[in-house]
Amino acid sequence: MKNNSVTIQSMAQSLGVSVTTISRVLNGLGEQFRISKKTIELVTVTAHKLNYKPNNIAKGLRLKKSSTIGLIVPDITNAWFAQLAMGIEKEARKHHYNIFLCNSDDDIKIEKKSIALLQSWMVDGIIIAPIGLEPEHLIDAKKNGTPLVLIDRIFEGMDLPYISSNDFEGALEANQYLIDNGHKKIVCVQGIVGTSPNNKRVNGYKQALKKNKIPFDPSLVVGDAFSFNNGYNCAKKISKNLAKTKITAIFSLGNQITLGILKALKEEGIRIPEDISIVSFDEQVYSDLLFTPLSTISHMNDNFGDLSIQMLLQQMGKSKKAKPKDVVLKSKLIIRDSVKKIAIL
Amino acid sequence: MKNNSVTIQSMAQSLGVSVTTISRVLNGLGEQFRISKKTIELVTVTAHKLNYKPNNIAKGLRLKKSSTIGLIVPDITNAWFAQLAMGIEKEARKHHYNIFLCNSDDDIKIEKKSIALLQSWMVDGIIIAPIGLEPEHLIDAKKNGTPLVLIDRIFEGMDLPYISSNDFEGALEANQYLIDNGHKKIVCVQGIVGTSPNNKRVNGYKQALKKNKIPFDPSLVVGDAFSFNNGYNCAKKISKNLAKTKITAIFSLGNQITLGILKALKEEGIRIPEDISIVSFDEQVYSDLLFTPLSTISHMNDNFGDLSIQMLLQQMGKSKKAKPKDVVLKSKLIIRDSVKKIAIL
DNA sequence: GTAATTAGGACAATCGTTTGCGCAAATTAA
DNA sequence: TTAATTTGCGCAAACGATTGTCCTAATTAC
Repeated sequence: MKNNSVTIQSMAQSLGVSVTTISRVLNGLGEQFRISKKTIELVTVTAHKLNYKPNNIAKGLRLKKSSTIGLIVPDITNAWFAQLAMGIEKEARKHHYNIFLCNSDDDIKIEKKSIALLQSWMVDGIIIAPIGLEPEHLIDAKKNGTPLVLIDRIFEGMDLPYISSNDFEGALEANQYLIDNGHKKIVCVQGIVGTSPNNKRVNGYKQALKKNKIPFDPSLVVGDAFSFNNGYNCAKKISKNLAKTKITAIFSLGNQITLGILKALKEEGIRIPEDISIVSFDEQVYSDLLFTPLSTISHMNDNFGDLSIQMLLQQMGKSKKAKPKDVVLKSKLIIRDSVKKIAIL
Repeated sequence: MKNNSVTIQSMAQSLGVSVTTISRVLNGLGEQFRISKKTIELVTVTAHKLNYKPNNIAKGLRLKKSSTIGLIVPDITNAWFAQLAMGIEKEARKHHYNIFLCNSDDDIKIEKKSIALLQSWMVDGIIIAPIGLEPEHLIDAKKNGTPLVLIDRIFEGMDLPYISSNDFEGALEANQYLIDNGHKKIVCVQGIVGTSPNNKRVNGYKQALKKNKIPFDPSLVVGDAFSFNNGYNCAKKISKNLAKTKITAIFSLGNQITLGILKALKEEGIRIPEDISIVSFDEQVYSDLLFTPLSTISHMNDNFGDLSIQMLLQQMGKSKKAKPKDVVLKSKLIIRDSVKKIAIL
């Protein structure tokens, strides 16, 4: 009825044994410390009966660790990150770790605060999909002794272990596909400029152009956020000038961007792929079910959770396996109906 | 370089003042306890310089609270819950609370474990969208002194404060709309049977039939989970027998169910709304962009975060406002193109 | 019968904060 | 000059668990 306050000490009192004994029994160290069967039985049973729950805070203080992992993502409503979070959480649970989730909202201040917070909670490690523009605070965190794993948005050559996707190849393949279908005027709607996935995807785009001897036009790279609104705004502009610019295809760098683009195109009465073609990063459950089934680059992988936890464990010296090795996961182009084959002049 | 171990004590040592003083200064109680300006200055500055971070675990132990709120949702990859989580997190941050997120995966065992875990972390409160079939463990948690707020899936008359949507009216309105368009054979693809949203939505469906003197046919209520697969499987069966059953419309109880339905219908070559009409619970960003723009019942509300935190604060006696009062948020029917007006015989 | 060993468990320090109480020096009052 | 205040801060006990060390009684060895 009242605040459940059954502690190891209150039990010790009523049972007439020491807290030491109880602690040991409850941690399965009974035999090792030669506690008699009777006592073990007694303690276990009453702990159960009284519904004893160890106070993790006290435990954490003594042990200077928390059996907890911090996870920071820019936006949990972005389906890609939600899937990621889910995978990580499931895997963490397997190893008896729990997840402290933070949304950074793509705001570097919040990201920094979140890291500080997680550290003050003595998390055993942090998995983060950072904003990705500044690495300093991450390097600091690592120096402070917090095991760290970067996901998706990474920094290379900075001793910050990471898991990413092969954004470059993904983009290259997608744009080659567009080009193979006769597209030369391809607009690239990008996300946060300067972040690694963005850089690499844009580079893949450029590389595809180069390989096919299509001159690169900087004005065809537009946008500045992985958001619906960014996609929407860019697509609105594109729509207005379609006649002039002769753009025939859009390469979108993220699922939320794409939804914004689709919305705008729909409003403007521009058909896909008749009037404009589109390929988008991030496969989604509904990609297939949109008004035009979307060709996408899928780069979600069930292994994200597994791998990131493994990399953390390695840093904590808790895994048999070798030291953290950065990993780059493969992406895959899924072809549907959003690209039109146009006549090659 | 090494593990950041600047504590209040290490600072006390090097500054030649007591830990008490430091603690007070850092908590803004300097003036109140007549610490001199000089000392206050000294402490604040060095704390900053040394990048001191309070150990929340120690703090939590002493204070028997953690400034942390637990959030349990069935599935964070369900966009509805992701939005919910986002809203709650943002609101929590405003009040200097942090969120401990758990996925129950609609598994009652995990749900129970998560509650125990959160309690052992001394969370100051729990916001939960429970499986919704058993209330006992929730009642226990509340008795144990943990402030609790139920979201979406609720239990009435059990002293468990809740925030829900007016599922009944939403369903009623949606089905009335279908009926108004001439539909009489409406199949209802439901989620987890026995949960409050499911019950109420089904009841709304029945009520609409009743009001319009359409006999209720139990065999038209199918399915058993708020999942893609459930929708998919149900829709497959529906498709096979469409000629026989003369079903003209589907009422889907959740966004993931709906995606499954759409997938199956697409595979079977059944057109919406020409061959079958559909109305679905849960508005999504992409509802408008599907191969047939979907008529939905929107019941997401920006106030979920605000309200749930408020209700928690009230229970903790930290809010000026009155005692927790259950709230039911309005839903809204959004009409698009997924319902065909059929001739009334 | 005595010494050595083993069985069974307790003491007390520790983790880093917070906080009720107390206390000396400095200042003011009378 | 002495007493009363005020200023400025410190002591030490919590909070609940873990763990290295130590201790007593019972058993075994010889």
